[in-house]
Amino acid sequence: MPTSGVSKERPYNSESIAAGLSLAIHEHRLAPGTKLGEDDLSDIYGVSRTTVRTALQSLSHQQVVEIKRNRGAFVAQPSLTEAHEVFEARELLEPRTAKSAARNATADDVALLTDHIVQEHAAMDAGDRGRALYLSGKFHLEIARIANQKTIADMINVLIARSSLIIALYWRRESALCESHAHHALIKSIADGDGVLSEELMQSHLVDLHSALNLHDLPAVEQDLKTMLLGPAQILKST
Amino acid sequence: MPTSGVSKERPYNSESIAAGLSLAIHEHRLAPGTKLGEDDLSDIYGVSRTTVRTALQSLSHQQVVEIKRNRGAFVAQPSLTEAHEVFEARELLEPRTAKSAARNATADDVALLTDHIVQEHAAMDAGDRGRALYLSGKFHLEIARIANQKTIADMINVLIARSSLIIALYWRRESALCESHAHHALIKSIADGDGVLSEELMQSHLVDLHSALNLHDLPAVEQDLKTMLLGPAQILKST
DNA sequence: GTGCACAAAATTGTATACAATAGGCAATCA
DNA sequence: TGATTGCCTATTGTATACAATTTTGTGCAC
Repeated sequence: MPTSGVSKERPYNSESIAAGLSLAIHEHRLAPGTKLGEDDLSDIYGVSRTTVRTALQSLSHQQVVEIKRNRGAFVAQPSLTEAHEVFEARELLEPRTAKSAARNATADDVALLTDHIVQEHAAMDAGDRGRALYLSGKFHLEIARIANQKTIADMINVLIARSSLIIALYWRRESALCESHAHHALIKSIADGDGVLSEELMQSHLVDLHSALNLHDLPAVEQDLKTMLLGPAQILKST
Repeated sequence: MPTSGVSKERPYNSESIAAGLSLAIHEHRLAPGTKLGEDDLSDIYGVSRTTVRTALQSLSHQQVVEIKRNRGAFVAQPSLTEAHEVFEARELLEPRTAKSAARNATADDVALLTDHIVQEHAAMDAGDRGRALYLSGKFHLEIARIANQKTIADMINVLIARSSLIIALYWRRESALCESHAHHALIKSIADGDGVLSEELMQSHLVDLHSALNLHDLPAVEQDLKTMLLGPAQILKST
């Protein structure tokens, strides 16, 4: 019998486990670098290791989990380089997608986007920063869905998940509320069907996010220990 | 004992199996829709179903294999919509990536690209159309690598794999040699470090490929049967 | 006291056995 | 004759058992 199942008789499968882990990572309940032991997870969810492994492999393909051979699975820790790459990729994909979205959006779509913002504010007011961040990501994903580009939406989904990890590691700004304004402006331009403006707003929003990261002065956590302790100058001698 | 192992005592793992299947799909040795039974594959490679499953799941995340619950794995059959989406995504990603590549490329990089073309021609001369197609895809991937954008390169890699399936299903043009010229021109612009030209050439190359597909007059195989038999007008009545 | 080597424990990788589910086929009834 | 329903078979989904590998702890030699 499971020692500590999350829910008594709920039939968890690999998909729901992957979704649960993914959500926890999005919401910053699981920090980058956290070990995700197969035995631990199979106890928690009350399923076999096989099922857990399937879920972990799925997440590793989205690069939110890193599987090290014979070492196990860990919540990914994107490097500085990867952080830049992720936002550069988003800057290639999302502005043009926002443009398409503005040209496709129905009244229902706009209502849905607005609802996202409302929920995000509610989460923020409730002090649930993690959930607010998750909803903020969903907002971006929703735009790709409105643009009717499933393939691009899938890619953006992965990039958003990785962005959440990047934010956990490298976020600098204290107030995350600055985003709200950008999202509001985006909704308006989409509601107006102004594709060109939507594209511009999304572009500058992403640049804004990108520049709100500590991507220059902070060597993060996982830089080589040698570098952290001795400094770059010493390294040159030792090699 | 394995009834028909590909190689006598070779230790296949899930990665090499996934790579082998992926290559076979790239090279059009496996047609879209082909059933990939777990038992068959475990016999062929001489490993257990567990290992095969891992490989198939990996490929399904790249959307080159479709796993239907309790039905099994099949080589994916991208729909017309997906086909458009894949090329639209490539048109977002690759031109700007080519621009970066042109600004990063070393002499070695250019040599590598040239070598790709040489190999591609060799495969074509040997009548190995599938391999030529595979190498042609690798050429695009190499450009993303030169641009030093691993994240984008991964996404392009997936899109190229799906493109191969799309070409298998919807290719119209007889001579695929037209591509060679485009690739040659691209190499030259990259060697010259002309980012703007590289971006333009890549863009028009992709538009060219996109328009070389039978994406309009052919309703493919899998449109809803009802639509095919009754026509859209009848549908409105019946709902 | 330090460094290395060996051994034990823990964790993942792989194989096999069992359970569940979808599709096909035949029998039955209208 | 046609459709519908129930069973059957084939195939996948899940759990468990075993093997391999890495890590960590201990002891011995220097």
